Amino acid sequence: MARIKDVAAHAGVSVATVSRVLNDNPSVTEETRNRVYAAMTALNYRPNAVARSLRTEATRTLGLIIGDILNPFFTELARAVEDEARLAGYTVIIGNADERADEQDHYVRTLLERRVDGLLICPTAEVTSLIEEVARAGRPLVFLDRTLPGIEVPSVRVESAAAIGELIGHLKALGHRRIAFISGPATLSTGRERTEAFRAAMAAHGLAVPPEYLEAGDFREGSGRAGAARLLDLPEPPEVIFTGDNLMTLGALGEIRARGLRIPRDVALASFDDVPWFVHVDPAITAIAQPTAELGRAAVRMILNRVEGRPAESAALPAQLVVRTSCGETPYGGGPAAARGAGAGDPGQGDERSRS
Amino acid sequence: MARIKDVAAHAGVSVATVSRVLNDNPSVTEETRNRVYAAMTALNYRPNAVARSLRTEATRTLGLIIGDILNPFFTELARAVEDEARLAGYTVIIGNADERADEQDHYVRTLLERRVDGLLICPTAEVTSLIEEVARAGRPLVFLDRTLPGIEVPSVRVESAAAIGELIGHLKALGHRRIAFISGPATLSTGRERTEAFRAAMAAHGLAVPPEYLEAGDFREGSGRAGAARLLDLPEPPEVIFTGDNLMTLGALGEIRARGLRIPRDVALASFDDVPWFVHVDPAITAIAQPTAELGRAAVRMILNRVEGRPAESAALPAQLVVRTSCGETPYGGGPAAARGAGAGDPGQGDERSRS
DNA sequence: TTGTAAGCGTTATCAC
DNA sequence: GTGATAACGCTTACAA
Repeated sequence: MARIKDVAAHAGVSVATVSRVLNDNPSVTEETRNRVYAAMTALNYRPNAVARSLRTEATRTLGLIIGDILNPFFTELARAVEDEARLAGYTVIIGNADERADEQDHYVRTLLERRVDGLLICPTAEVTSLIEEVARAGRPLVFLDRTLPGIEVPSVRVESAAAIGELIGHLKALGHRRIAFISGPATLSTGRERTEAFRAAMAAHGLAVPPEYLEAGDFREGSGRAGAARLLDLPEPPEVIFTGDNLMTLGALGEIRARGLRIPRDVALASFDDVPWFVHVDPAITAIAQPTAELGRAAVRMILNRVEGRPAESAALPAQLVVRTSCGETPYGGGPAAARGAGAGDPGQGDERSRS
Repeated sequence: MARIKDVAAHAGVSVATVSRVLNDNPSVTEETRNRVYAAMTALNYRPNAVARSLRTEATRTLGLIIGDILNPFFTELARAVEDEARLAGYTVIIGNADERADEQDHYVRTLLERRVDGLLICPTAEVTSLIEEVARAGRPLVFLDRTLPGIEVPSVRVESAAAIGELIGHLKALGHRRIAFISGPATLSTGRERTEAFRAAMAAHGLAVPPEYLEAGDFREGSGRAGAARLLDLPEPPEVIFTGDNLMTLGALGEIRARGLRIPRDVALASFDDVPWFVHVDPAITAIAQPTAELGRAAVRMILNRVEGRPAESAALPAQLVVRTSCGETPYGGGPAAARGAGAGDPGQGDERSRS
């Protein structure tokens, strides 16, 4: 592999000059510049970013640690982060924590050793001593989607309460009263927030939440399935199951289908977190969409501010209710008090939110 | 940030000794080793992987360039690659080519500059000069999922012909004769292979393929939708639409739903490439599942062989037909002669393939 | 068992 | 406008 020294020799200049050409230093004659370029192509020269980073103390690399790479929410988030970082000339290394604190710490360690310029973390439940240390050391760090109590780090998160309130109002207007929630883990800030918002919205609408209508899930398919099973086995099962994320929705859907129940006639379903295929289940699933891509982009802008020494301010982006047909919104769906004006939209399909 | 020199000073030893401790060199006394460890924790020392890589000429990093990060097939692939690489102590940098040759080349360049130890590429259509150069230079490189004609590089791919043959047999046994295919791009090896296998299987079963039953798609949702639209507009539309990948299935499904058609009564649907939510559409979609995770793991083993100087042999892993209900497999599905018996299983759900 | 010192491929300072 | 050269933080002969 050709080195800068080879290029210099081939072009009949010093390594310093080649370096200047590489870094677009204006104080190089057009003529020598061209000679150097010629030498580079002749030798198939690729600058060694490792050596450069050692010298400049910058890697132009960002580390991103996500909760679960098989969750489409995080995939979309990663894509947005990657796109925005690329625009700014940065590469992203993605670490999949698989919702485990030890895996998360493993990635924090490798990313730190690799000297990434900034760290974007969707933190798992625990406040590990490593995370504390990193935050205390003041290294460029931004929390994404989730936050950690007692740790002072700028963050970008989703403001979910308003949309959840809207959903409960929507359900109540449809005639539903018995609404159950399969929550995310209380150890995660997002889990806590959604549960709190659900409770508050129910109270605000004068609806009761018996304890057995609050199922504790863990943001994974299995818990959605198990939670739905327990709810459906109740002497008085809920009219609506509201799930706390898209994977638990997948699980709940599986359980409902396995029992041969019909949505929304036998039980209605609503989901926090929207994914593209929700439109294609029959009936299409009413969901709360998160501003996922914007979340990722905002986080990159924030971490780059930190990296480049500018201040960074935490932000919360609003989620949005997307009404479809899984809660008895249309007469065809077979909801409890369904009555619907004519010519109102395309029932089978729901909307098509654009997902860039 | 503490350097090895600081640790050495703090422990009262030379940097060489600290380095030996870092690299588990056995020729260090238990006693000094402990002193060094103590110094490391006291100083919160993190070895600088950049400096280490410069010296050792190895980064313990693999580059993976995928076709489209929003396609669940590639996500699952990436996850498997990451898991297997991690087991071997490697980090993976994922580049999303977005099915564009220039993006792909961009990532090849950055990954080369970052001196990754090996490169895993799902190549886009074009044989770019950069890819040719890399292959010619003999750098550790493995093609994943797709191959490039005329380029001698070890590869791991899916053997799809057998499963496609099986699907056509299955459809014929169900009484279908007019079967259309929405293909992937002929510029991609996977696109060509699936189309070829489809043609061969149809011929083998004595079924005709009129040219208008072969829609040219591009492995993205839009082309699936457009292709389905053209097929359904035909004077004699097909009985079955077979789509060449999961995103085109999403598109076709959207078009079918938008027209208010019922599956499989009005038109049957089968998909090459299976994703978890296919089980939850009603009816569940009959699909050909790819050994995605194994594909990723095999590719990592292969590239590590190349990296460590061992020979690597190309491999092809078989895809597998997963029969569900979108092709009229059950009378309940609303096939031509729909009539439903009591208590017969769980039609809405189809099977649940385990996806590790 | 431990230390000294050269060198990895850059960038940047200082001369010229 | 260009060149010599020290330095970045490590690893690894080679010496002691």
